[in-house]
Amino acid sequence: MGRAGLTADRLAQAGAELADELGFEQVTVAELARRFKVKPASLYSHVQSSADLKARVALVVLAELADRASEAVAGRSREAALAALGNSYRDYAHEHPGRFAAMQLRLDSETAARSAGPRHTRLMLAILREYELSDADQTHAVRLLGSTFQGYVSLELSGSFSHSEPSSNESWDHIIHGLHILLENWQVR
Amino acid sequence: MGRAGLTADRLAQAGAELADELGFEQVTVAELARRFKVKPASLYSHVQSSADLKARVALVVLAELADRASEAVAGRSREAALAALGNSYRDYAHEHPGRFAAMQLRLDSETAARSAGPRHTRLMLAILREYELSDADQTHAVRLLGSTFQGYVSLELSGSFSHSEPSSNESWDHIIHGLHILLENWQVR
DNA sequence: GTCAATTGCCTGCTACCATTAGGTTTTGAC
DNA sequence: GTCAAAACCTAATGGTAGCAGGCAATTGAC
Repeated sequence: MGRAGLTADRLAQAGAELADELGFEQVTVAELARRFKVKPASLYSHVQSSADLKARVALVVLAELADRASEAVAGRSREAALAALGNSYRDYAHEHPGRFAAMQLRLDSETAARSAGPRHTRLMLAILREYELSDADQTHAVRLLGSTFQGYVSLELSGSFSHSEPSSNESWDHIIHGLHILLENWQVR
Repeated sequence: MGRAGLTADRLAQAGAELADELGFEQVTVAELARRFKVKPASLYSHVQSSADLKARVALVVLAELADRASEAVAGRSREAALAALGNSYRDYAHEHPGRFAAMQLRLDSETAARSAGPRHTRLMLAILREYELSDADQTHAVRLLGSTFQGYVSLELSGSFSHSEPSSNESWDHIIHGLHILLENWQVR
């Protein structure tokens, strides 16, 4: 019988696609095994557990998004960079809601450290350097940006903004601009 | 045989407590049945499905939080009101992480409309009225505040802020103040 | 107080998922 | 070709969701 050619990476990759198709909750050992026309038990040579599988999907997604974000930000500065970063985050979530859900998974701290999370942070810091904040304020600002982006997109995807005017796109643009203004005046406070 | 006195409300209430004890993912028909010393099938006279049960827990939590928030905000204005609102949200999440997780559940739009969500919105609007924004800007601002609060708390609870200086409390205060400044200057842009 | 209707909960069943242990086949290195 | 490692399978356990149908306790009408 031919082999499916399973590896941890291919499983994580397929898990990410499965997440976008059926939702992240449906990323299950059994479903993934079906996709590879293989028995569930076979996956356990490559992946420790269902939790491990989901964590690997999250890592794939984080890395993917970090790639897109650095591309988007390259060559831009200040508000343009901020908008590019925010948009890359938001666009990715809209294109890949399942992957975005995977990103929300709580990783234990060592896994988180080995993830692309720190890359996201460094990218934000690079943008913030142009706003001339103190070191402490840079950290505050990273946390503000991260919170707002992640919160906005997750509320938007859950439909919170879809039943009222004006459009979510409009709010998003205003918010990005508002954050820019806030960063410009941060130290003056 | 004595009856357990099951009702949908008591199940939702118990589900909320269960969420804080074991995590929202552990809020399961089977576990809840164990708590009431009853067979799982018995719950289905009061609750349609496992998903229905979880949605009811989310509704309980949203209402609970709306109560706390309006109490906290009462009698305060502008930055003090903003801080009170944000803190009530954040404190609640810290005290009740399981309940907070329940709140993230995606409700279908009719359920969301019957939830306490609109009350949260009205409360924010009441605070924003003091900042003299246009109607459209009020909506943008509600979305900004909601996003930032929800994003900050959820990143904080997932541990994202616990491995770097300065402390998360400090960032939180700076961010609240920053949002206040931003609102004050919103129209001047 | 008696009886019928309703409600509350149970038994029993089906089906799916996660996981482990141990066996068999395939593949590649030599 | 041999052989060891890797890839995959069979089989079995135990947990969760959910449905159908039944008996018994409670309630309300009289």
